[in-house]
Amino acid sequence: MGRSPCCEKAHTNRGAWTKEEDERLVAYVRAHGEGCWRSLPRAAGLLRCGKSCRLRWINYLRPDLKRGNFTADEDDLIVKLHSLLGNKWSLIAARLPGRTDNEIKNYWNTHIRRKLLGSGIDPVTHRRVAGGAATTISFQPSPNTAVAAAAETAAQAPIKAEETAAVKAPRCPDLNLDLCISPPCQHEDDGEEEEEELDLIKPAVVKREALQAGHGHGHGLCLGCGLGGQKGAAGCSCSNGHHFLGLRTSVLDFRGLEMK
DNA sequence: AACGTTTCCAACCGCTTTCCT
DNA sequence: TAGGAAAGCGGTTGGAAACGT
Repeated sequence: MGRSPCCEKAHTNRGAWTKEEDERLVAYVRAHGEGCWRSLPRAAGLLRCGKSCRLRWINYLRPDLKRGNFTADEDDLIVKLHSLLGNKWSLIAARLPGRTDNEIKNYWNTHIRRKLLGSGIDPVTHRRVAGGAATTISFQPSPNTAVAAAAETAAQAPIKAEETAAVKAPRCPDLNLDLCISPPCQHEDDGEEEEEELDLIKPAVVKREALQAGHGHGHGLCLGCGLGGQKGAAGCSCSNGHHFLGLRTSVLDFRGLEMK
């Protein structure tokens, strides 16, 4: 069986894109919109695989991309979302306007992962590694930002048995990544909380129809609601100034939630 | 200045999911 | 409902740039 290749490799360019190729792709997408990636290269006069065109557009040429360094808030949000969603880069990217899954994935692998490891935290489980160096991780100190609020929330999280050795350490305003959120295999006695945590994650993968039917009304779904929160409750950004995962949602634009 | 090493990120690859007939 | 095509996703790689000796 097997599938036919997505493109005829013998007649396609590979490697870095030239300026001319970029211009052709941008011009074509501007004129015809995104989609039909398979037929796009031929239509646009590009000797590229459709996949390659799609990737180039999504990761580099899209006009709404926010390039440049990640902010401390973005760092923090990525860590928190990763602790909830794992390596679901596209879902994480959907919550960081202007950032692509590829960019976030790269950033995670080159910066955040290392920071976490250096702080004695397992970047996969977000738990302290046995004999880990530190109890908290600090991105840029930002006492006046939402990060501080998030850190405060996290610092007040219940302490688990295996952490008791580190309990004596002074509470630090830096972000404590040892979140209480964990995969659905935890203790029996916190069934209720577990349920809530699962509810946090579930809506992140709801179908497009459900999202559109939500109270976003075509203006993008509020992140708090998108992740299962009550409208108007903490975590819902339907009204200004609410928090999501301890971050002021007004800091971030969640239009990305409107997803494909 | 030259060379080796490390870091970073754009791009590729192959698998999975979704859509369509 | 099945099967094929297209799109999407996440892991991995290659090469350029930055850095150290």
